[in-house]
Amino acid sequence: MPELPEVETTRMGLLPHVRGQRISRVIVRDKRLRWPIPDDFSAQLEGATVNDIFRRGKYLLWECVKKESLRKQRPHGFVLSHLGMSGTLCVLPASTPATRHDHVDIVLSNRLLIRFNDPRRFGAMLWIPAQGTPHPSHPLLDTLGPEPLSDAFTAANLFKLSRGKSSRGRTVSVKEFIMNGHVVVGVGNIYASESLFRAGIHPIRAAGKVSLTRYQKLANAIRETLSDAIRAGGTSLRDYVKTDGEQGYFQLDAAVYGREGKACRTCQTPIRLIVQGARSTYFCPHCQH
DNA sequence: AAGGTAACCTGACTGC
DNA sequence: TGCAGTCAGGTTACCT
Repeated sequence: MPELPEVETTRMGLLPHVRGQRISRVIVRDKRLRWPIPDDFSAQLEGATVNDIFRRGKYLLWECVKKESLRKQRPHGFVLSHLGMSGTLCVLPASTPATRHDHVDIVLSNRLLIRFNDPRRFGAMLWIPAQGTPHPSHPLLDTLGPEPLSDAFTAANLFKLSRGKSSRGRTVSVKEFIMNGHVVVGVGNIYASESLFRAGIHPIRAAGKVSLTRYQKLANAIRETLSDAIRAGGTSLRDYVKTDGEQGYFQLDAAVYGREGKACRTCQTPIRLIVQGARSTYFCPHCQH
């Protein structure tokens, strides 16, 4: 399910229940996720306190401290979590019985637990020991592109990347280009279609043939699409305890995604569905060029 | 460097 | 009702 807005909504939902709480116990029922949960995962976490949760792309980083790490004035380490295609993290009373696909419980001192459920097991739950640096370094994080909602994400940067090394520019479609996490993080299959519609750009167009002016529109469209979705998801946070974290998603009012054959909200032309890189793309053949 | 493809999984839905 | 086939919101690894 989760693209950047869903991950951010999850982060904001977890934070008030988790911040400052001590982890009393960690239960790993199935370590077979995208990568195996490390054997020392529980041992590293138990007795630690969660200071904060940060988001980088679709990853969440849980900053954990322990007494001995505080003496060295640095965190003990970070939980690196990813929801994959079907993962959820939810807040539950610690006594809640586990059901199918409940792979990990993080039990807190406030009698709540954070439960990771993931039917397809494409998600991840890893441990990054603190290094000397303030921010954690990890192969999965180090090569990521800029955050779309930060100043580091600019049209000039998109344009430059799209031209690549060869003189004709990159031939990959602009839709697949913006879904590449090394170009910009957090734009998944739904928001890629939605952003291109908002920018009036045809999804098949080669990334290397999109002008700087149109990348300006696209960068703005991505920012607006993601911010709107976060705002919509945020409205469901009040009831985050006991929820599955999916409420925000269902509030999404898509302009094109999932609307094949339905009238474009701008021009009434039927929305079209094509396949790019084995993923569905929805667009309006009249509004997007 | 950049492009194409396979791989990791389960569940829901469609059509016969 | 059952079974085969298809699709699903992500990402890395590997081979040209």
